Amino acid sequence: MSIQFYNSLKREKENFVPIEEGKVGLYTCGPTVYDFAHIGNFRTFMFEDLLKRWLTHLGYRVNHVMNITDVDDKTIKKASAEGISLLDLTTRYTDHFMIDLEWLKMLPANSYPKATNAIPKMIKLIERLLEKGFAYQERDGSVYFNIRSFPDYGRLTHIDIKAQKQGDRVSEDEYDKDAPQDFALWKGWKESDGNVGWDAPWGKGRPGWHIECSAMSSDALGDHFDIHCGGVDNMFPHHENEIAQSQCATGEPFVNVWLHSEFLMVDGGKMSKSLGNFYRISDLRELGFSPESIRYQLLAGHYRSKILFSLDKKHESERIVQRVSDFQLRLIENNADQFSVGLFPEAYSEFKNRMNNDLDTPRALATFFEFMKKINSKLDEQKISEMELGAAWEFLNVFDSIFGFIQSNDFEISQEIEEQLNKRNQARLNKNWAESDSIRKSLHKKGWIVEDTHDGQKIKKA
RNA sequence: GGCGUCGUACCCAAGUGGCUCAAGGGAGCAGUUUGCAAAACUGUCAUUCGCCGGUUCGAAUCCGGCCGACGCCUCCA
Repeated sequence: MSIQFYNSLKREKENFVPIEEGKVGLYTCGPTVYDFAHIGNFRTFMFEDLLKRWLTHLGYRVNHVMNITDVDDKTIKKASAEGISLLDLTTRYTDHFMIDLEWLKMLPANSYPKATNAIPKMIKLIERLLEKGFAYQERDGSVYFNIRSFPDYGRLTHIDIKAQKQGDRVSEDEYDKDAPQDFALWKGWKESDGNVGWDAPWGKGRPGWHIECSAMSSDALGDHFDIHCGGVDNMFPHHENEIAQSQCATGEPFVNVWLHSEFLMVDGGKMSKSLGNFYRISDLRELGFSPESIRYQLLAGHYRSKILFSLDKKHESERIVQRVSDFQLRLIENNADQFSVGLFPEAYSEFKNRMNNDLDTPRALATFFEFMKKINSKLDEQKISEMELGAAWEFLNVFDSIFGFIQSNDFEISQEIEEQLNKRNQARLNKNWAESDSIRKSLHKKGWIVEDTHDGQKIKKA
C-alpha cells in the first residue's frame, strides 16, 4: 500500500505520487521571528517533522525547506518599539527558534531561507505579474495582486470572493487599492517603516507577506513541487494568495499536495499570541516537561484533529515515555540488538499501513503499544526467540526514529550514590528491610529510582 | 452573513454502514510477581457513541432537524 494523504486542495485522501520518483520537495511555512514560538506553533512544526521522518523512512529523499519570515508588520513594529535594528530582533528570535527545535528533537530542515535574502527574487516575481497584467501599481509605490484576474482564486478554501463580508479592517486599510480583497505584493515605504526598505522598480518599500513563500519555494524546489504544509489558519489568505501569485507568474501548477494541521487548543480555545494564552517551550521546560513528553502530547492526536494541550496530561505523557524507554532497556538487557538481522515483526506492517493512511498516529501508536505488551509478556514468561528479539529491536528503532519518545539513559552515578547503592545492597543481603527502604527513599528524593529485580537492584533517573 | 470542523467512558483519543469489535493510552479497582515497593503482565472499567426523527435487513458511521463547542473569512501554526 502506498502512502495516502488528505489533500486540502481536493478535500479527499489520495495516493501520493511524487513528481520525481523517490524524491519529495517539501515546503513548510516557518515562523515569523518577532517573538518566541509557542507550543501551538510547534504542533504544526512537529507534524511536519513527523511527515518528513516518515517519508524518509519509506525511502524518499526529502528536500525540506522552511522559510523564516524576518520582515513584516510585526517584526518592524517590535524592533522599532525596542529601539533595535530589524536584523538584531529577528536574529534573536531565529536563534531561540532553532534552540527550541533542537530541544524538541526535531530534525533540521535542509534549508531555512530568510525573506530578507530573497528580495531580488520577489521583485522579479512581482515584475512578471505586472507584465502579465495580474498586478497593478498604486501611487504610493505599493503593488497589488488583482484577484479578479485569477479565475481559480478561492479554490483551496472554497471562498467565493463576492460573498465575503467586508471587515472594518479591510475598508480602513492604510494602503490604496482597487478592490478591498486585493492583497499587497509590495508595500510602499511609509515613515513607520523607519530604515526598513528595499529599492524596487516601482519605488522603495518592502514585500507583502505572501510573495516570500512563492519566491523562496520556487527558488529551492522549483516552480512546481510536491508538498506544501502549514497550519489551517494559513489556508486563507496566505496559501490561497501563494497559489494565485505563483500560478499566474509561472503559468504552471504550483503545489500537488497541500497538508494542513489543525489547531492546538488550550482552555477550550485557540492558543495564540494575540490572546496571550500560550506556552512557550521555555515555560514548559520550567514546568518540568521533557521534550519526549511534549512530543507525545503533540503526536498522540491526529494532525487534522484539534488537540488539547494540558498540563494535566503531563503525567500521562511521562508514563508513555518511561514505558517505551524501559522497553528499550529491557530489550538491550536481553541482547536484542545482537539478534537483529533486518527482519520486522508482523505488527510492523500494521503500523506502516496506519502511518501510510494519512499519518494516522493514534492508531499507529495503538499498534506499537499492543506489540510492546506482547513482547513484555513473552519476556516475563521467558518464552521469546532470538529472532523475535531481533525483530522487536528493529521495530523499536523504526518507531523511535519516527516518534522520538525514548529518553536517553546516559547518566553517571556519583561516588556518593554508588556508596548508597552498595550500602543498600548489603542491607538487603542482611534482610535489613528498614534500612534498605530508607536508602531507597532518600535516593528517590535525590532524583533516582531504585528497583529490585531478579538480577539485583537497578537504578534509573526519576 | 459566507466557508468549515467537532460533540465517543472519570480524562485524553481512534473508528466513519455489517466482519474481531466501540481501538489505544492515562487514572481507578482487583490480581500474578515482590520482603515491601517499583516495573512488567492479567482482569475490570461506554448494551453504547450530544438529543430527536428518518433511510436501511443492519448506523457511532448516511440524511434531516435541534442543542452545544470551536475555527477561518483581518496578522496568526
